[in-house]
Amino acid sequence: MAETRVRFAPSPTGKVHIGNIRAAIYNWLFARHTGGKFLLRVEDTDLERSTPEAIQVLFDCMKWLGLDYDEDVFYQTKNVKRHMEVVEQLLASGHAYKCEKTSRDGKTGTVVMFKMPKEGVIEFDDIVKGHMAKKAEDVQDFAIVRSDGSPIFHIANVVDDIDQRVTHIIRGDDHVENTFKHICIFRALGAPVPQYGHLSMIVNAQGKPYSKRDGAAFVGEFAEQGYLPEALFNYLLLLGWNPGDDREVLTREEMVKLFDLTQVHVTAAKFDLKKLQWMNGEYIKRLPRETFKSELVKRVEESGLKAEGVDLDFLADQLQVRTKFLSDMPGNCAYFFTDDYAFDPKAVEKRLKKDGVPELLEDLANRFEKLDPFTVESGEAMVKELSQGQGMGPWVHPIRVAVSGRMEGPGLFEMLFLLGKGKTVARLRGAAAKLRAGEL
RNA sequence: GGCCCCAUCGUCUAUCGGUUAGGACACGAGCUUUUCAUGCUUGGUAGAGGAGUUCGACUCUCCUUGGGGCUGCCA
Repeated sequence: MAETRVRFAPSPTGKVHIGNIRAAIYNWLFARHTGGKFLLRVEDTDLERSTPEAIQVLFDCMKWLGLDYDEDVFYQTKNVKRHMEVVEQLLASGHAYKCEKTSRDGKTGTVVMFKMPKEGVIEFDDIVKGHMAKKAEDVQDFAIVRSDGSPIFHIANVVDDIDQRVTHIIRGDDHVENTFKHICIFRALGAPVPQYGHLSMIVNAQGKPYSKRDGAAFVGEFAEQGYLPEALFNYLLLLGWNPGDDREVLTREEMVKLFDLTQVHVTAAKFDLKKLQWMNGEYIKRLPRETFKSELVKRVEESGLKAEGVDLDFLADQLQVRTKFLSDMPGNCAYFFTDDYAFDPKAVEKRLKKDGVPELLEDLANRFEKLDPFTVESGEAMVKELSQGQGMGPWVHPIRVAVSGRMEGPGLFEMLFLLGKGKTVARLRGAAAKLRAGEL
């Protein structure tokens, strides 16, 4: 079998929709699985929207997701001459004709129409949807050149696919009806008809195409919200395909090895943000600690704080299992790097606004001050003794809020150890003072 | 309206004529525990409806219902 050649052919609009990028993912996987070529074609005929910036957004998305492509990028606008040559050819062979037409918006002019066969059945075997058939009489002739002389999608798309020697067209379900038309163009041109595979749409809870009204719908938004590209990639892949067993979190190598277009689902899939979030957590947990640590450092420093003064390796260990989004940092750990940390009002209300708490905190400050050595174990032993086996809650909760301002975080004694004796004692006293002064 | 396609837990799905219909997310309970997580154990929830074919249908066929796509001088 000849080398497979597939393409991702988006029109750059400045944003890349998740449904679109899923098509890119499936194309990429198909190419890598079959050892073929994955081509990128930029359908930039809409000059208004296809700005250099919009095209750059597209490149950035693909790079972010690790969708590397083969050969040079193919720009549709650079092939317009060819499109028009082919139109002349179709006109000459009688497969197309000129026609006066009035468009929806009331403009009248001469367009070139493609002449559909009037009888017979157009059929093809879709790799994902199976056998598809349609009576030729049910497909109308359609315009391929506008009255201003510019080629229309149908002809440009087919000619480009011929020129790029595309063997398999893997695209969205919304193109199914076009396929019956395009097949006729290929035939009229005497070109081999590629294999088709139409992917179902990603829909919202109501079953309608997933749009920005339903939440993040563009790749860039997921990146901004702290999703890992690997998690988005994996999740999108699972929306319509599975390896045939219970594995869900797959390495890129496994995906390439196992991906099978014929097993892709025909039905539309609802986008489930909760599962994506879970997937993201899975990928964060699997991150090498060094990688997680450098993300931690990067995000802390970007927030204007210095990532120093604590054992970063130990902190990274503590944080990694409880971080769902990298963007949760440094918000969830800033108190390690500044003494000017914020107090969560709800935490203060629940844990500190009680009689005797300032006294308790001061007493604890004194006890921690004398603690030597100051370790996770010694701190815990000390509080355990105070609690006399009745549960450490009454001590642990106020301490946590006093030194971090929050109700959640690493294990308390790990937290205190990371802060060190000096800060622990100072913060306990500081919180007590603020309470007495009514500042909290 | 016409044409095309689809239909298993709330969601993503396994099953490709014979299963106590399995897994994951979400949700509930429990264990661990100083919080939040993680981890482990555990619970409930599914074949749209109706005809066939068959010894036997979630699985094959047809109808109904429901959903989606297309029906542009957009792509």
